Amino acid sequence: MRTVGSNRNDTLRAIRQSAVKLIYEHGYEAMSLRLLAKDVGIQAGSLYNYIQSKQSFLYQLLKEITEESLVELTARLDGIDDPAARLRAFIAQHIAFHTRRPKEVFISNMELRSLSPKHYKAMVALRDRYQGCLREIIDGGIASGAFRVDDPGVATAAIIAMLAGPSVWYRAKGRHSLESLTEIYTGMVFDMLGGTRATTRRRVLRRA
Amino acid sequence: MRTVGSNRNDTLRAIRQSAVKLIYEHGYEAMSLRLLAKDVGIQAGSLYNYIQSKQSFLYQLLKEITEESLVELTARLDGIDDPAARLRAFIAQHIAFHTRRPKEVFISNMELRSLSPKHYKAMVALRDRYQGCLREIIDGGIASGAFRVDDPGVATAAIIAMLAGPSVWYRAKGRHSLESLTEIYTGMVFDMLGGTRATTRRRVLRRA
DNA sequence: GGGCTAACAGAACGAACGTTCGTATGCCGA
DNA sequence: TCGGCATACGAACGTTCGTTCTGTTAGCCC
Repeated sequence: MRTVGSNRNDTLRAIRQSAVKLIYEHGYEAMSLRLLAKDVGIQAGSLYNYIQSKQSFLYQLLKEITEESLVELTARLDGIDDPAARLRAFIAQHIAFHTRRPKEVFISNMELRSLSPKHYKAMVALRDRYQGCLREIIDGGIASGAFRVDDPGVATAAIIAMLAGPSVWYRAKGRHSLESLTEIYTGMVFDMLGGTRATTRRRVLRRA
Repeated sequence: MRTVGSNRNDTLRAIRQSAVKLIYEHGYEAMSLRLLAKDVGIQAGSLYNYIQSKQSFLYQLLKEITEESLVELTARLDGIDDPAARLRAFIAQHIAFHTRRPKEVFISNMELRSLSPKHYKAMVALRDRYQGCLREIIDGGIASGAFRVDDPGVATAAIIAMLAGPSVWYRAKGRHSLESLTEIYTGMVFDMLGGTRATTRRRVLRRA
């Protein structure tokens, strides 16, 4: 039968939303389709009107999440040339996405292990494109003399890792607003990249 | 029955080792006891000579891992008073443990979700004790004028997060030795904490 | 308002799940 | 050499798994 008010787009969105929550809570392998269906409000068998298999569903989910973060990042960096300004934009975007979509970020990092080898490679390539944006910014800053680091690769990894932290513990009602948190992290990153913090607006303001 | 050469201590160690690997690969909920038993080389039912339940087994496993890291850290910091020296010791210890036991670290971070509320609280308390060590070092350095930060709490979280990175991608045969990697991270951390890098032995060597 | 299709219910499949239990065998002290 | 404890087997319990299939109803078009 067809239940009252049922609609393909709404159901699909509900499935994705519930899946993110349940994979976050139980892990992909341990998320049963019956639990997912119950959370959506349909029967388990009905999920197969929307997914081809549990396995391919995971890939589609992770792929869309990562692609969305990449699209947002690209849009935000567009038109900015100065390495320091690009870095500030990257930091703000990264923290914003990670605090806005913490569960999506979590499962994108954790459940790559559950993908087939082919899908795993595709996801790693996507992630590398994202991290490559930061790497290019750092390399650009080094070339222009704005940054100074021991090892650009390690610095890239370190910055990515530390900026991902707030996705775990940030709460909107917490001690810091998103803006002040971004400022604090921005200051630390610029310090890491060779003490160029003094040339930024922020340091000037603080010293005033 | 009793199989040839079977021994309680050896079997227990094998169970722990296999469990870490399988939880790392599949997640706790998705790791079946039959798969664990097969990896150890015994039957599923025989596991219950060593565990009380799958649930309590997870807690014991995570608890021992975290306690071990805490014991190692405490031993390494023992007798060191200077904040900068204590920080260097913390960084070296953290990176060393995280690269030596990457799977243990991974599951300790990821599978807290699968613990009962009581066990979850106990694990968070343990983790907070560990992170509290870094926090005290930073606070001590601020008090002595060695460090300068915008927010000690955020700085603590940022350092913990960025130092955990290598546990994911570090390979012993890779581009960096553990020592040089530790040096690079040490430099970045000291930069983050107010540009006191110039006062460290490392910076002096580099400038020479 | 009658037919068409999109959307879902619900039963069913064999396999696998955590856990219990009775039984059998290796090992060690006497 | 032999009794007893330590250690593991392997069958069994009821439940749940991913997936397929058939049937039935709601919403839309003419």
